[in-house]
Amino acid sequence: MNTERKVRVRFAPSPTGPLHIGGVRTALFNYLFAKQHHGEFLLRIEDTDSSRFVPGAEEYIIEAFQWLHIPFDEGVGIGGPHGPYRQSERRDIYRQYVKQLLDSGHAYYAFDTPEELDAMRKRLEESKSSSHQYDATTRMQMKNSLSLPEAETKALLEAGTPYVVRIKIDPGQTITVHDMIRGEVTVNSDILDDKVLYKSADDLPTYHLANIVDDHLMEISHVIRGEEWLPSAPLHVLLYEYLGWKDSMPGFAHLPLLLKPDGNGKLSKRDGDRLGFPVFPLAWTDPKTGEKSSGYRESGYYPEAVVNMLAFLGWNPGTEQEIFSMDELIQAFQLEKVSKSGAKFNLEKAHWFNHQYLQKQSDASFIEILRKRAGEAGVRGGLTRKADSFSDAELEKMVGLVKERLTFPQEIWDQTYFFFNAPESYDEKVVKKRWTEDMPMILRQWNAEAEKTDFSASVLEELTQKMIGENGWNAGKVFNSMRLALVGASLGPHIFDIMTVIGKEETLARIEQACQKVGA
RNA sequence: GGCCCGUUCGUCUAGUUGGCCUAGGACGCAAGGUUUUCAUCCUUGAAAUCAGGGGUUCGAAUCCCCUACGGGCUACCA
Repeated sequence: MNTERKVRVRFAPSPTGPLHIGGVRTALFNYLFAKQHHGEFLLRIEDTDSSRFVPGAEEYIIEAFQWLHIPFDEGVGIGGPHGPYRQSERRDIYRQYVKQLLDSGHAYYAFDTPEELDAMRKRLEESKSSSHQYDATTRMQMKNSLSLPEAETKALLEAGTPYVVRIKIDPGQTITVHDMIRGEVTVNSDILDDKVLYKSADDLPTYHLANIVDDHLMEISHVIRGEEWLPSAPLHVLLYEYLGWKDSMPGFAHLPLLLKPDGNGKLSKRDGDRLGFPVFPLAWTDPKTGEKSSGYRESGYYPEAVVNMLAFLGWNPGTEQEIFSMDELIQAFQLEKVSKSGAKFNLEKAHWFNHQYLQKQSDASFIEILRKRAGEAGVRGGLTRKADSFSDAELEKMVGLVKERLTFPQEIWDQTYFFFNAPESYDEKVVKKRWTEDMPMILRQWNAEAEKTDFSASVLEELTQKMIGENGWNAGKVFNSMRLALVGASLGPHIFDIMTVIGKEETLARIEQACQKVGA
């Protein structure tokens, strides 16, 4: 683990479905670490469990990172000098290392059927035996190349009997894992079991072997992964040792888990559905069940906001800055500053991050979505202004008036619909509180005067104040009744801003309409 | 059950070489202000006896031990 080594890290998901947001954070931390050290970031697909393969998952993963602007330097979809990067295409490579382990006595063949294994576990659990696993204390009672006569093993192999290759853990060893986040973690090899490294049925290794072989061959310098892997880290250290690669073993860092917002435990897909927030970067439809899951992208989150939010789940720069661009994150990120305890996902904070990033967007960037939403929502009959009757400049002005209220871009319609549609009904409470009998008279008088102006916000404001003063009207009632006439409810930007956007004709018409509909 | 990891405001966390911590920031919450609407925004505030208990020390959130609680792992899954 010399520090001179070129930094090369990998993200190695299994294509078993959509990528969980926790996985995204793991990838992000890998990426930040790599880029800070001017290193490389690889994508490797760990599809050694053919039974769990889900079509489309790999494409989903690649698309998710494209959306998030987290590019890979090497790997599936990109290529590179250490390919193939899909483990199912690396069978030939793994075979030779299985053989090496077998030849050096660090592994052995096992022929136990699933039923026999179940029976063993049951037996051991019932007995007072301290060990409940396939290990040094039990392997001689099982059906394997250690317990069977050599000739019988050979015969079984020649007969094509399905088998697995298990690692032969030497008991009584102290194994130390140097974790960059947690420090030294030491365990005794007695607690490790003889894990399956290879299964003949599909001619593939299990995760443990494939992982070590690939990391070695792909010259991975640091393994940054979730905490759920910490218990198997000693096994991996042992594997590096048994394969003779101890000197080039990568550094390890085990990230704290992402926890569900309520209660405890790992954040899962179910929690998202239950609490109403996405657990996946992109929406996903399960190809088998047809079940749909929401995604951050489709929910209106900005990728920069998701990245920023995720970076702050389990990490903190130690300063008071919270809004970070990707480049700033790369500069500031420190693996040593990653916290050790799990982080609960906080939806409110996620919203806040999105709100911050939305404010940075240009007003013009909302014009398209506004036209689209206005078109979809339809424009009602009567007094209206169709979306295409507004110029881009007018729509941009409209956006400028309401942007600060938005957390998600799609909310823009809720804040602008009244520009397009005259009210069809008027909020009863406001009518009762503000609309006095003389209001139609007052507003018609105002209409007559306003018609003569250039209808700029400042002129309208001045005119209104002047009329209120001269006639002794109740300012609050007049202003709020005007709003009622324009919007139909007690919401929206300043009324004179609304008037200038919808224009003189529409404004006067809406006010006249309210005088008729609400009456005296 | 066994093994491993963890434990500072409701939440994310600062605090890392013990003293400047009467524990700081952010989200959320409350109040006030701005906005003659609503929201935004601004200000202020409540909010952690640093899981509990023992040590070590002149002095501990920071070091050690024990306990409790939480989590992870314990598959021919990753």
